[in-house]
Amino acid sequence: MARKTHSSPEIAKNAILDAAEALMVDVGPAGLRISAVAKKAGMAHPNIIHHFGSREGLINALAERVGQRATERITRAIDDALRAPPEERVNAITRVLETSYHGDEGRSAVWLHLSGAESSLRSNMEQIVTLSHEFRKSMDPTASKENTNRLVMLVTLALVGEVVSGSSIKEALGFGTDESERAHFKQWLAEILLNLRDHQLDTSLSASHTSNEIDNDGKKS
Amino acid sequence: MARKTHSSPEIAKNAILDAAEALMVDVGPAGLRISAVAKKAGMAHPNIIHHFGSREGLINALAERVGQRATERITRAIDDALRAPPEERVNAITRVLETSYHGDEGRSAVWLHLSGAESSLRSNMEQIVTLSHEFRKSMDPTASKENTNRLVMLVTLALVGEVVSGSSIKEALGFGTDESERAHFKQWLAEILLNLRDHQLDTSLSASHTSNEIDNDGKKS
DNA sequence: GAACCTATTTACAAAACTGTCAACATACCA
DNA sequence: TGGTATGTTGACAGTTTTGTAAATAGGTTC
Repeated sequence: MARKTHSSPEIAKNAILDAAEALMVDVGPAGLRISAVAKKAGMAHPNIIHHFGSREGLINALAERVGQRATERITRAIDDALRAPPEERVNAITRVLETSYHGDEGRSAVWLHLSGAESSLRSNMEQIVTLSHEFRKSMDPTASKENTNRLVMLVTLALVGEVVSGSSIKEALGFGTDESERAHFKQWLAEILLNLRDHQLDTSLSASHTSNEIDNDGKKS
Repeated sequence: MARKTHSSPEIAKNAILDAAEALMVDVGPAGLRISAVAKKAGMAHPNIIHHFGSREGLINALAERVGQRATERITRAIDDALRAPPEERVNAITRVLETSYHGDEGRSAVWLHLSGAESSLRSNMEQIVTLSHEFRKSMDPTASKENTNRLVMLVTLALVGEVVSGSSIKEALGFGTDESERAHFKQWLAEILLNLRDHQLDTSLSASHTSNEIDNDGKKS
C-alpha cells in the first residue's frame, strides 16, 4: 500500500478537519465515524487518533474551528454595516443575516454545539452583541443595551433555527427553495430590525423587571 | 426471569414510546439505543423490534407522535388567543410561545426532525398558519397572509433555535436561566408581534416580488 | 377445556466502530 | 552518513449494537 509522505502536523490536522467538516454536513456530529473521515482524508484511521487523541478530541477541535470562523465572518459583516452609508444599511444588515449561513459552516457550528462539543460560545456572542449595540447606537443614540440584547437573541435563535431545519420549515410554510426567496425573507427581516425604534420595544413590562441584567454601560432608563 | 404479562399492542407501544422519549431528551435521536429503551421500559429489546420493525421504525413513530402532540398544543393555544378579550391578548400570545417549549417535547420534536425522521410537518404548519392568520385578521382586517407567513416563519425558526440550543445561547447572552427571565423575553416578543401592523411590515420590496406565493385567499394587493 | 394467536424472552449471529500496538519510513539534524 | 523523532500504517482486540430464531407462556375464542 502506498505510504504517504510525512507532512507537518498542522497540514495533516487541517486535512483531517476539512474532511470531517465535509462529512458532518450530511451525518451530523453523532454520526461522524473516524474511519469515514480517514477514508475521505486519504489516510488510515489510527492516524486521526494520533493527531487528536480520540474521536471526541477531533469533534472538539472541529467545533472550535467552525465557531471561530463563523464569528469572524459575522463580526466582519457587522463592522461593514457600521461603515456603510445610510442608504446601504438595509443591504448591509441583510448581508449580516446571510453571512451566518455561509456554505454549510453555520449548520456545522450548530450541530456541533448541539452534540455538546466544547467551544467558546460566550466570548463569541459577546463580540457580536458589542458590535451590534454600536451599530444600533449609531442609528439611535438612545438605544438601550437591553433591547439590543433581546434583538440579537431573537435573530440568533432564528438563524439557529434556520440552520438546523434546513429548508424543510420554509417549504412547509410555502416558501420556495431558491435563493431569491430566502434572500427576500432576510431582507424583510433586516428592514424590520432597522426600523424598530426603542419606543416600540419598550413594552408594558420592559425596563421594570430586567433592567439590571447586563446593562452595565450606564444607559439603563 | 419474570415474564411480563401480555398487554395489548397499543399499551406496549405507548410504554416503549414513553421510554424512548424520555431517553431522547438526553442523548438525542442519533444516540438512542434500542437496548437502553428496552431497559427503561422494563422489557427485552427484541420486543421493541417486534412492535416497530426496526430502530428506524421506532424513531419515525416517535417523531409522528411528538410532532402531533406539539401541533395540538400550539393550535389550541392560538385558538384560546382568538377567544381572549383584547386586554388579555398579550398574555395569550405569550402563552402560545411558551406552549411550544412544553416540557421537553419541543426539543424532542426538533431533534427528531433534525435526524431526518419522517413526520407530517407540512400539514402541521398549515394548521398553525391558518389559525395565526385568523388571529391577525381579528386584530387588523387588512393584514396580509404574506406577512402572517413571514411572522410565523420568524417565530417558528426562533423557537426551533431556542429548543435546540437549550439555555446555552441565553446564558452566553447574559440572560439568566430561571423561568422568570425566559418568560419575560417571550412576553417582550409577544408584544412586538401584537403591535406590529402591516404598514410597518410592508417594506420597500415587499408585495412586489413574492406576492403570489400562497396568497390564495384573494387578499393580495 | 382445547386450540390458536401473539406478546415476550433467551441465546446467538453478524457487523461496525474505537482505540491499541508494534512495525515501518520519512524528514530533519548532527 | 548515521541517528533520532515522529508521521503513518496494517493487524487486532474488545466492546457495543442491531437484528434473527426459536422457544415459552399469557390471553382469547369457540
